[in-house]
Amino acid sequence: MLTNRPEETFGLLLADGARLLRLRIDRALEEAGLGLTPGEARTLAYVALSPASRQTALAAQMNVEPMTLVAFLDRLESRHLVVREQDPTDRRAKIVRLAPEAQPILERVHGVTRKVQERALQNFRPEEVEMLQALLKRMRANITASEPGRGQE
Amino acid sequence: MLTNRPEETFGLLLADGARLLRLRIDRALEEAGLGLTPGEARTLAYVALSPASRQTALAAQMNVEPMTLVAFLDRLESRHLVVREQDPTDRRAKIVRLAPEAQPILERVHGVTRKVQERALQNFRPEEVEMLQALLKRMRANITASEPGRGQE
DNA sequence: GGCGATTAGTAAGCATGCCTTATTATCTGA
DNA sequence: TCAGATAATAAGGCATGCTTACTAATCGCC
Repeated sequence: MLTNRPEETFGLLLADGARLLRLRIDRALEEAGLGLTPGEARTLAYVALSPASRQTALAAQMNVEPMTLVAFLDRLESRHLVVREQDPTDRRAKIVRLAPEAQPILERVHGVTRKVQERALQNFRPEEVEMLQALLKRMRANITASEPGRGQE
Repeated sequence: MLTNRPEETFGLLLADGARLLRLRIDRALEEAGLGLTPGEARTLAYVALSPASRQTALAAQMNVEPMTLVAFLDRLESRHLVVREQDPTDRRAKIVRLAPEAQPILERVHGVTRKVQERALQNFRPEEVEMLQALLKRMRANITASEPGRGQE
């Protein structure tokens, strides 16, 4: 008896998988010499996906606190990869846009993440990749849905 | 055209899934009031899985640097959840064992991670859970294998 | 019009995880 | 016996993401 109950294996699997994947993406981005941290790259990708969003909306979409996003945007802006414009309809709000210079960077980010993905899913058949993708998507939906206020009550 | 190419969706899915899962486990452990950080909990689980291992072996199994493990063990030891004994066959090495007091804590950690898992996989059928588990396991194997330098060989 | 409540963004500071580089003690093998 | 490898550790660094608190602007409502 090795204390090898399935639950514990699955919990570790989740935690390890999550951790390792993060690490690989992190390292791959670093090796790419883009000067982007994973969070910055992720932010860039989301800005590209939802152009002309407000910061609050972007943060909600990314599932991070607004404050966390501010830090990413600060760094991206100082690299001239995004622009913050004032929302003409609300002077408190800002609209985030991709800077033109960001386009090639974005392509390279995609290249990097694609490579990580390929390595992680090396011997998977295409339908297995799709299956994994579908399951993960459902899992993410469950996770984000199960958090009401964030602190919850 | 929403720049909605599949690659980028999958990359974000991987990154987001990894991040969110980590966060949930983190928060669940904190709410449980065990006074354990995720890393500590993970370490505890691994010590239980491979009792009487050396630190180096444990670190390799956990896929962290030895130095990272030292920090976790320091904290676990100061809480009397693990014990470090000298390896009788090598005075440099130490054998890590679970302290008797750790057993109930470990059970509660399992409870917490099981709950996170249940919430994340809410509407999954049992065979889907198994499928996900199998795919993740293969992915983890790919990831750890693809690291030449330190990931063991 | 004006006052309170809410909202957008931000400042500051903290904990965690994980790494890297370097140090000390010990072991091993030629 | 002595060089080189190995086990654990010390010290320090960076990124992530959070929380709490503050400012400015807007909205709701009388």
